[in-house]
Amino acid sequence: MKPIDDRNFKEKVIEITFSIPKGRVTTYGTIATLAGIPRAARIVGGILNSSSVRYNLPWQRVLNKDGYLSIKNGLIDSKKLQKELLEQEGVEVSAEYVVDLNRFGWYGEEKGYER
DNA sequence: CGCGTGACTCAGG
DNA sequence: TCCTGAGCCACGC
Repeated sequence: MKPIDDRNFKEKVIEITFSIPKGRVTTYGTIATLAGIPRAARIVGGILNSSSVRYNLPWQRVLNKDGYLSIKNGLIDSKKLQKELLEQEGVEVSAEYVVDLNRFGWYGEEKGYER
């Protein structure tokens, strides 16, 4: 397997985010794990926060571990937008902004990461 | 170049 | 069962 460089963590996160299949979602923790730092879920959030727009990432497919859209909706209507985007892809989002990870969760299997 | 902060997670009370 | 605290470390100012 490929060695993990902290320097490339951001790059990994971006790559993985792009790798999320349409109609599926994943969690910050999963991305962090796939990127090589299991407990860097927060960092993933920070990266998406600053890079999602820049790199045009499908950040809407990234949720917290409970399947909840933990994005801050204070600055913009991101949460609402995220719900809309996910529904367009066929992902069911409840009125409480929660996705059933049991059905839509993706953990990098099809990508060959497998932890 | 140093410090504060966070779109998270887990463990303990 | 719900709430609180601490750990994680890259990014931005």
